[in-house]
Amino acid sequence: MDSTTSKSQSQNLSPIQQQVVDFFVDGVRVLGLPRSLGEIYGLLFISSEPLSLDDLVQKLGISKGSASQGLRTLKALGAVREAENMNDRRTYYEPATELKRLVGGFIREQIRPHLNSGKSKLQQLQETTSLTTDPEERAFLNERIERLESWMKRGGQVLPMLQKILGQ
Amino acid sequence: MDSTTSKSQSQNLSPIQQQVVDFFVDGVRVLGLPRSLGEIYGLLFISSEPLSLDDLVQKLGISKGSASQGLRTLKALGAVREAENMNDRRTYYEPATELKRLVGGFIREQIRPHLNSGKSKLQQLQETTSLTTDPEERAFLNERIERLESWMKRGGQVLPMLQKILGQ
DNA sequence: TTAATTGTTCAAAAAAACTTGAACAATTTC
DNA sequence: GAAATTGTTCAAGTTTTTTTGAACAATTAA
Repeated sequence: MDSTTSKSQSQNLSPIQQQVVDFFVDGVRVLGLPRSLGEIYGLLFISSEPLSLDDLVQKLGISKGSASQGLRTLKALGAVREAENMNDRRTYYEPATELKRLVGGFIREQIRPHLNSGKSKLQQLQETTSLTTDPEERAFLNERIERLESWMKRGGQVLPMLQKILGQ
Repeated sequence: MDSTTSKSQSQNLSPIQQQVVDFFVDGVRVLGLPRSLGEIYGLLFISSEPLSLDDLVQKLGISKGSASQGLRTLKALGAVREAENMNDRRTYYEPATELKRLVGGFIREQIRPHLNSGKSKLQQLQETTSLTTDPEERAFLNERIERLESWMKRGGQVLPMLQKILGQ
């Protein structure tokens, strides 16, 4: 929950590139993703040509490992795709820039799994609660658990709406 | 980005309490908040009577410092309030359980500030971009920055909608 | 087929985030 | 007003998360 962290930057970025990278580093932080994802996506976002893994390593001054893992996660999120028609042995990457797609990927990869595991934990909870003997206590517990269920249900309803709203 | 973390638990909670606490520990993790917040809120949520700081320390087996700071943050988020009519020197806390309120607090405390700082960073970016001499390059940069602006604008529009949708 | 290049993996190192606990301030009780 | 209680603060300690980098696998070039 610290918020005043800052890290010295590589000298290989233009002021604009640096600003955009910082912008995204901040952005991914809010989403609970590692800074390297923000750096990578940010640089791709502000580059007019696709970049290779080595480009990212060089310009951002991050390790090959970070770049490789970061790209993998970004691909999984649908935030980055491989560019076509690069007649070069290596793979080049370009950013997905449609908000809908980005939000969709985030929801799919980061939110949905937790919603689902939450729902199954609630079932567990139901069962445990039913073992409570004291009626007053059980009534209270049931009320609260019902509330949790309603939260989860709402969540499940709101996410698709969100995607719809953000789709153009 | 690990997800299989688990921590041994205090022996002072009933199975139900423990399950609910775990549920919220997981929940706050998704939101990027510290586990202690989940523990505290979770226990309050499943307690039919308000609890004092010392209650939390005892039952959760966390330090006074954690409990104090955790309660402060939860209050700022509007997730917890002080209970009235406790004729006792110490303060007792109870959870806010209206989804609308919880989401509203989270948006206000955790999202809005970033949206705002993002907007001012974008202005900075505008200025830096205007210094670019190459017209092609500048056109590209402007296009991307406009996209960022549209994202931020959408964000600003969606948040109130979200709150509205979740309000009952 | 050997050498060079590209990219992945994962244990160890580093950095970031969180928690602790002891000192302290503020309030209440006796 | 002295002692006890309640709660806060923050430096130091701990835990968790992220990054690094060297070993390796896979592919292509020579």
